[in-house]
This record gives sequence, C-alpha cells and structure tokens, in this order.
Amino acid sequence: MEVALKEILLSKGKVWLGIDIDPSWIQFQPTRKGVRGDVTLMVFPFAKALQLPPAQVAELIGKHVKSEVSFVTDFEVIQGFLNFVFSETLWSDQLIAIHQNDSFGIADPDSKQMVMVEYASPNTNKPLHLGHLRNIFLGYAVAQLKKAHGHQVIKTQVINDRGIHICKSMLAWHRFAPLQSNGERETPANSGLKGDKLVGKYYVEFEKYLQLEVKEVLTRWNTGDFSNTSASALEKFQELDQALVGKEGKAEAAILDKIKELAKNETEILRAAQDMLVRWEGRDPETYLMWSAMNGWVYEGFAVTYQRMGVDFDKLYYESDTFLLGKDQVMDGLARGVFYQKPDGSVWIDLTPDGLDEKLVLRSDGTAVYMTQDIGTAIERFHDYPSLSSIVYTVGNEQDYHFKVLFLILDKLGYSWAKNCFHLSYGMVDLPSGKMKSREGTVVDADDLMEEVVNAATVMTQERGQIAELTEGERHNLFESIGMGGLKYYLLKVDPKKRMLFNPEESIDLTGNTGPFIQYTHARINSLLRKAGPIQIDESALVIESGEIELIKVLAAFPQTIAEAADNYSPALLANYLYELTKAYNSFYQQSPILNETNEGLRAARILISRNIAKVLKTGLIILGINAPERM
RNA sequence: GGUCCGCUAGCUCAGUUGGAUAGAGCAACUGCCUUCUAAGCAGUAGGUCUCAGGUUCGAAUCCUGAGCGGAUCACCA
Repeated sequence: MEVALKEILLSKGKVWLGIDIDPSWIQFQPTRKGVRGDVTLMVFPFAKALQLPPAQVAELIGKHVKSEVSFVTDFEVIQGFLNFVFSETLWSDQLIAIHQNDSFGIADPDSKQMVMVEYASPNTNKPLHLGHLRNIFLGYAVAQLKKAHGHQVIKTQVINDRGIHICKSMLAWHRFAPLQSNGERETPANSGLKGDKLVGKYYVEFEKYLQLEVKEVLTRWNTGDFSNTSASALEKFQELDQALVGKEGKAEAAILDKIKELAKNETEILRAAQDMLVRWEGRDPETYLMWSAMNGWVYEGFAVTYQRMGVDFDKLYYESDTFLLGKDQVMDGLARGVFYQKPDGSVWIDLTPDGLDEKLVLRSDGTAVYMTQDIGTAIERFHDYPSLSSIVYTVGNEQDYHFKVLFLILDKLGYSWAKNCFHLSYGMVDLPSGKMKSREGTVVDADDLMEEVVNAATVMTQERGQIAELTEGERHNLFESIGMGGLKYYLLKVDPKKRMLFNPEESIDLTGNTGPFIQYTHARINSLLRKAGPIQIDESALVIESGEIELIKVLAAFPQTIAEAADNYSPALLANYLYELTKAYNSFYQQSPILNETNEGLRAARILISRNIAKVLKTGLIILGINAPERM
C-alpha cells in the first residue's frame, strides 16, 4: 500500500502542490497506537520545501489522496502527521491472501545465493557449556533464517581437535586414570561416563596437577633454587623480579601473573604435554591411537548433546585436517608481496596502513598458527562449494580483531568473496555471580542445564498442562519441547552482539516474555481450532472490525520481519516479533469471543485470524529451532 | 596506552531509513476463571534514555568530548 501511495504522490504531487516531489520526502511509518489511521505520512519535508505550515500541507495532500486513491477512505491531520485510514476490504483481502499462502513469510527456496554458516567450534578436551549454547542456538537460528529468506545454506562447524589442550587431557588420562582389573583404563564403555565428560575430567586433573607443580617451582625460585630451570626463564624471572620492586595493586598482580606463566613452562608436566604434541605431529603411532580414541569418545558425547539441542551440521571441518592448508596460501602471498619474511623465517603481514598491527601468519619454524589455518580453511570452503557466496562465522566477540584481520588478509590475497564474509560476533554470557570461569568451577555445563530446564518444565506441565489425552511418549516430547523452547528463547531473545546475563531462575520461567508463553498461545489456538472443526469460510462475507485490523496488521509484518532478521543476522528480531504477535492475540482473545461469537461473518473472520496467527507462530518458532506443540 | 563494543524503570531487556505521550517482562500492589486452555488478561506504581556540548522543524537514535564497564592488541587457539 505504501508503495502505491508513493507512486501516486510522485506522479501527481506536482499537480497537487505545484513543485517537483523529491522521493526522499516521502517517509511513511505505521500510525501510532491510540491514533486513528493505518499509515502516517511525514509532511515536514513537504512543508519545508513549500514554506507552508505542516498542517496546511497535510490537509492539501490528504484531500487529494482521499479523492483519488480507492483504498484510502479517510485521513486525519495531527500536527505534522498525515494519517491515512484504509478501507476494511483492504484488510480482509490481506487476511485472505495470508490464509491462502501456506508458506507465508517464507521466500522461494534457493532464490538467493548460497551461504555457509559456521557455528559451534568446540575444543575436544572439554564438554560444552552455556557459552556454546548461545553460540549454537544463535548460529542454527541464523542458518534457518537465511534459509527462510531464500538462501541455500550449508551448516558447518570447525572442530578444534588438535593442539596442546587435547594433549593435556591425553597425558592426564594416561598418567592418572586408574588401571582396572582387566588391564584397561577408564573409558566411557567401562565407566558409563559420557565421553566428553570423561575427557574433560582428565583435563581438569591436568590443570590441578599443573597448579601444584607451578607452586613448587615458585617456591624453589623464591628460595633461590634454579635447578631444572632453563637459562632464558631464569633471565626473564630476574627481570620480572626486579620490576616488582615498588609495585602495588594491579601492577603487582600483573607481574606476578607473568611470573606464574613463566613457571608454568618450567613444569615437568607441561613439558611432557608439549613433547606429546610433537610426537602427535610426527604421527607417533601410540600417541595417534590414543588421540583418535579419546576424540572419538568426545564426538560420541557431543552427538548426544547436539541431538538434545536439536541442531545438526551439513559438513564438518577438523582442524587436524585443515591446520596445514593455509601454508601454501601464505607462501603464495609471500611470493606476490602481500606478506613479508623476517630474518628468523617467520612470515608477517603489515596492516599498519589499514590502522591495524603487524600480524604473524606463519611461525619461524614453519608451523601454522590460528590465522594460517583460517586463511586455508576459508579458501578450501570456496573450493568445496563453488557457488558459495559468503561465510558467516558465529564466534564470540573476543575475536573481533581476529576476524577483522582475517577478512582483510583474504581481501589482500585477491579473493573477491572476502567482503561478503561476516563475523557474527556475539557477547559473552554472564552469570549473576559474574563471569564464567573454568578455573573457579563456575562454568554451567550444557547437559546439566538442559536437564534442569526440562525437569522444571516437566513439573510445571504436569501441574497445569492439558495432557490427559497424551501418551507417555508424547508427554516426554512435550516436556522436552517446553523446557528446551524456554532455554532457546531465553538465549535468542537478546540482541546477539550484546553481552547478556543468564539468570537460572528466569531461564526456567514459563510466564511473561518466554518461549513457553508463545508455545502456550499456539497450543491454545489449536485447541480452539479443534473445537471449531472443519469450517467453510465464505470469504466475501467476512466482517472485520478495528480489533481484527490490528491483528491483521501485525500478521502482515511477518515477511518483512523475516527479511530484516535474516539481513541483520538477528534471531532476536524474530523472537521479539513473535512475542508482540502473541501479546496482541492474547489481549484480543481475552476480550472477544471467537467460537461463541454470534455474528457469522465476524466469527469466521476471527477463526481465520486465529488460524493464521497459529501458522505464523509455528513457522517463526521452528525457524528459531523451537518446537510448537499442538497442545500443552 | 592504541583499537573495538556496551550504558534505557529496582532487575533483565525491546526500541534498525531521526518522528507524535520512550515500551515489555520480572519483582510490588489491585482486579478477572459457571463462556472458546488463567503458562492468560486488565489496571496501579516505577524514567534527567550515564553526563556535557553540537547538528535540526524534531535526538534514546546522528556528530564531538568526558565518565563507567567489558573485550582485544601472543611464534595460544
């Protein structure tokens, strides 16, 4: 409608007002709540150009539009705002159009370019935690949004399966896991422990032991015993020890931290882990076997977690496969002068002209760093999918700088797709007690949390739910859908780029702005529709009043919301829209009879609206990765 | 210190081409189940949109500066 009005203003404006109309003057917005009208035209730009009072200009435009545009039945002028009132048939036509479109809001599949969405880049030494949940739900929802918006989507993850962290778990398991009577060490099979939990347990063991050893080293150093200490460490220690003199508070703590770091590298157990990494890179059979076995346990554990989360991937990338990929690209870039080499052999890129720093892209010993690997992986992906147009990286905002540099390097290497790549940067999840810290044991485990929210949903649903007709299995699914729905919505409703607070009590709440609130409304509408039975709707006899129009307006905004949420990589926009729609419907539902309405045309219109609101709620929830139960 | 991000009600958050009286939820208080699912609805109370300037018909929104909080600036990933 706005498009039509704009065209008329552009074509007739000169005749009506006597001057050429600049398209930028034409600014529409939905008419404010509580004011009569459907769409508002800003008249200030016109008034300014005409040198006339806004009210007078508004009156002039309004009169012409009313007489020449069929669907505008009236207009009203308030201050500098010109509010148009649309005809009722316009709204009933709109409702019918929505009703007839089963995939309302969803763009034609594959009508847009192919995008790859990367989310969940777990390390294989620890179980998943709350931070991963935000990452994964967010990435999955963005993938779904892109799909709904017409893109072909490849969901992927990079698994950080190599490096010192996994060697730590391996070493600790090898040293500390008790030998059982049959000669085996602890495994998921013989202990019943989930694979990722088992490996994580030994990672913690490693860290504990490391801390003990660090303490010993520090004690030795403080008493002047430097046996077993490398010459370079001794030198640095003396330097730092000198620097301590006269320092207090923060400055002192910073130096003490550095000394601690130094001591870490002088511990036997860390050196053993480093040796193990070297052996792994040398494909030492025993090490490699242990590595693949323990990673296998972790993958089995992750699979269970992912399944409960309801997410999946189309393609997996393993760092152990990709960590060397970037080296050729770096050597190639070096030859072309994009990079430069220092005397020690390390390769760098100078980004100071772009306002950034110099960045290492290859170590002096020729091994790959994080950046090398990411360069290689990105290029590999465009080889794997020749029609790919961009990659979305769902990674925490602590890596903003890394991705800025990565995209810049890819651009300098001459890849035109680099400018299409996007870092979906999300904020950290804080707890009421502050930041999650693994060292302090304040990390919220993903499996534990999911169990908790589903338990809470189970209790509440058994108490209040309409579940008498459901089988045992259906109930189980329902509890799962409500608990997980609440958790997902809780994490998705907040603007992704913002840091957010995770309040455990609120996360299991089922009232207010929550997932279950929306699910409940959807289920209630379905109950209503079941009672209504099959109905014949006489489209020409629909009766639409102001309350109905309000709901149709919100419904009609759905496609636009999908588009915006997809373009902005923000499931939060969709989540908030669904909440608005739910609130609007509930308010209507409480004050207007639907099945009990005696006016046939009105009853039909209300049923039609209810049905289509349920349809939109379900479509939207599924995009967010949330189930929409038929009854609850 | 350089760079980037954030700051809106007691708490958690919406507020995206600058637009009318800044909105929700939670917590507090008051009502509404003998009509379609009360996980709901209606209402009361709660605001110097961190601060100071600027741009203009109009600023929570754009610009500049300051304050507070966070991230980042590794031959870690």
